[in-house]
Amino acid sequence: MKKSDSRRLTIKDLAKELNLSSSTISRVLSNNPRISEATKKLVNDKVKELGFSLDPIASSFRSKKTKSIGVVAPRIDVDFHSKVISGIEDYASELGYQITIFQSKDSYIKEKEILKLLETSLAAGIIICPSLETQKVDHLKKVIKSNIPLVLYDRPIENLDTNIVCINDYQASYDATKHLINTGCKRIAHISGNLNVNIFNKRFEGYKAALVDNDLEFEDALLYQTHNLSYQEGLVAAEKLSKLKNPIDGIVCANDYTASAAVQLFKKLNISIPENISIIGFSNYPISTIIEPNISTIDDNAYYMGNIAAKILIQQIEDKFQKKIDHQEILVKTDLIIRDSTKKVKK
Amino acid sequence: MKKSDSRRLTIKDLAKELNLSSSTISRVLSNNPRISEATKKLVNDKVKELGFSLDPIASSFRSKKTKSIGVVAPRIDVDFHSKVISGIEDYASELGYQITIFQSKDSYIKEKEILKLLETSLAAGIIICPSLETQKVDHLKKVIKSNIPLVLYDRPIENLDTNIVCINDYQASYDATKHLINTGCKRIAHISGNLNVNIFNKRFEGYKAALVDNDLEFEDALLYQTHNLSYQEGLVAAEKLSKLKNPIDGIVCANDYTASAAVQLFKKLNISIPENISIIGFSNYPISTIIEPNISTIDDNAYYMGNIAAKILIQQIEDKFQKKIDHQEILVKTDLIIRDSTKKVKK
DNA sequence: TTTTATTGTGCAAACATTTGCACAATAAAA
DNA sequence: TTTTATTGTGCAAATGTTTGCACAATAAAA
Repeated sequence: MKKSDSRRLTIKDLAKELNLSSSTISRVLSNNPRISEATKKLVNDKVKELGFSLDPIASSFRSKKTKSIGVVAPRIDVDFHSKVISGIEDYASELGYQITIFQSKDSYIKEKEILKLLETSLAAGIIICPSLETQKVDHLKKVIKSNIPLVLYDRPIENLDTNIVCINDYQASYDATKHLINTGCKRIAHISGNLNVNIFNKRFEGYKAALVDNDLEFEDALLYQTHNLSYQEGLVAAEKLSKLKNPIDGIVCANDYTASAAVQLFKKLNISIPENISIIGFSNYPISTIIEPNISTIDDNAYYMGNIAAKILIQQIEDKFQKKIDHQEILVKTDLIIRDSTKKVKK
Repeated sequence: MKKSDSRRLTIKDLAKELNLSSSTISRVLSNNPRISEATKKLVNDKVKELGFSLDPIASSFRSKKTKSIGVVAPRIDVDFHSKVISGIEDYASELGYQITIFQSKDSYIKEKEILKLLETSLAAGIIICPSLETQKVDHLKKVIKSNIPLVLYDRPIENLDTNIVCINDYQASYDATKHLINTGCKRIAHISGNLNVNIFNKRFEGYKAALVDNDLEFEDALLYQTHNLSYQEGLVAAEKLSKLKNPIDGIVCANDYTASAAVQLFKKLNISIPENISIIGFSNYPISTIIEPNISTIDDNAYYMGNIAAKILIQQIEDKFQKKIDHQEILVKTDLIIRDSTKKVKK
C-alpha cells in the first residue's frame, strides 16, 4: 500500500522488503564474504526481480571511488586515436568502467585545464596522449602525486614516473627497411616526419641502422624531411628523390600518405612499382589498400594499444593500495604488412 | 594551525575561513541573486586564492543532476562517427559538460545494456546513433519516458517522439546528380548501398528524382546495388556498368570508396575522367583528395552534425522543467565539393 | 512611528551508500 | 560446562552539497 511515487528504488526499499538492514544489502552487492550464501541468494533474487541497481553517484560519493576513466587525446577524429580509444572502451567497458573523453587539440593550456578537471574528482584513472606542445610536465606530475593512476600512450615523455605504452618505432622502421633489403633493394631513401619529434626520429634511426647493418651506405641525399607528412609534401619529396643522379630503388616512408604520394608520382614517371622501385609506408591507413598498387606498410595495432593501456591502467586502479607496481614502458608489437608495392622476398 | 591533512578542500573550510555559512558559499558558487555583490567578491577571491572547486560527485548526489552526456555510436573508429563525436565534445565541453562514450558495435542487445546503464544514473542526456540491428525501440521509449533528454543522429527512426539530426540524403544525392547533369551528362548510373537501409534508399531516390526532373530516363540497368559499399564491390559495380551496350557518361556513387573504385577501373579501361565519364562520390573521405583525379563528392559535415546534436540536447537538458520543446528533425546541410572527377559547369 | 516589504544570511535536513564497530548466535576448544 | 573463536547481521555515523524555511536587518510605505 506504498505511495506509488516513481522515485528510484534504494537499498532501503530492498531492505524493508526483505526484513534486512541496508548494510546487508550493500554487502551482498559488493559480495562481502561475511554474508551467508542464503541471504546472498535471497537478496540477489529480489534484485533481479525488481531490476534494482545501485545509484552510482551515491556510491561514488560515499566510497570516494568512481568507475570512470578519463581519456585525453589531441583529437578523436584522427584515425589512430579513434582506434586507440575504441580499444580502450572495449576493454574497460568489459570491466564496468566508463570512458570520458577530452580533446586537447594539441594545446598545452587545454591539456592542463582538462587534467585539473579530472583531478577534481571524476577520474578513477587517466589515459593520455600528451599534446605536441607539451614541454613542461608539472601538470602530469601533479596527477601522479595526487595518486591518480596515469598511463601515457603513443608519445613518450622522458623522466616521468608512470606507465607508457607505445610502439617500437625504431624496430618497426628497421623491419620495414630490412624487408626492402631482403627483396633486393640496394639504394633506399627515407621520407621522414619532423625529426624533432621523438617517434619520427626513431623511425629515421631504425631505417639508418638497417642500412648500415646490411652494408648499405646512407647519405644525406637519401633523407627527405617533411613538416607534417602530408600527401602534398610526399609528392614534393618523391619528385626530389626521383631526380637523384644515382637512382634509388626503394623508399621507406614514415606514413602512408607520403607513401601514396610517392607511388602515384613514380607511376606518373612510368617507373614501375615494385619492379623498379619498392615503396613501403607506415601505419596501415585505409588508403594503403586502395592505391594501385596496394602499399606495403607497418600496422601499428592502435586498437590493441588501447587495450593494453586500459589493462595496465585498471591494474593500477585496482591495486592502488596494494603493491606499488613499478612503472614500465610497454612496447606494442607492430606488424609488417606486405602488399604489392614491394617486391616479394625470393625464397 | 590546522591539521595539515591532504583531504580536499570543502565548502565548509571556505566558510570557516571567511566566517560565513556553507549555504552562502554554495549560493555564491551557483550565482544565486540573493547574495550581495560584496560577499560574492569575497568568496570568489578566496576561491581563486585557494584554487577551490566543488566536489562534482557530492554536488550531483545532492542535486540529482550531472554534467555528463552519454554518447553511443556503433563504433568510434569509423571516420564519420569520430567526427560527430569530436563535434559533440567541442560544443559540450565549452558548456561544462563531459562526454562519456559507448560502442554498440551495431548490436541491439549491447545498445539496450548501454541505455540501461545510462538511465541508471549518470547521464544528463543521451546522444545516440541507433545500431543497424535496432528494430524495436522500447528501450529508447523508456529513456524518453524516464525524462532523460535524447537526441538521435544520422539514422532516423520513425514514430519516435524525440529530436533527430541527420543530413538530407535525398537532397544531397539530388544535388550531386544535378551537378553531373549541369555539366552535360546524359546517361547517369548509380552505385548504391543496401536499399533497405533508409539513408541509401533516400540517396537513390534523390538520384532518380534529379533524372526525371531533367528529362533524363532512368532504367534499372543504371542501378547497381552493393551490399556494403566496399571498394571491392565498387570495382565489380563499375566493371558491370562499363559494359552497358548503351554507354554511360556519369556515375553517382553512394560513398567515396565505390567512387574511388570506379575511378580506378575506368582509368584502367582508358576511359578518361572527366572527359568521357564523370564520377561523384559521397561523404568526402580523405581518399577522395588522393585518388587521381581527385573525386568530387558530398561533404556530410559530420563535425557540424555533432555540434548541432550537442546543442539541441543541452537545450533540452537545461529547459527540462520549462517549456517542453517540440521535437524536430534537423537537417544538416551538405556541401557539394567539386574536384577533378567531374567536368566543370560551363558558364 | 508603526506596519509591510525587501534583502542577505544561516540552520538543519536530506540525498543513498559504505563501513567501523558492536553484538548475538553458533561452533570449536578447553 | 566454561571459555574462546567464528560467523552473520545490524546500528549509526559519515560523506559534501543544496535548498526550504526562518529570521534579522534594513528600506519603503502608511
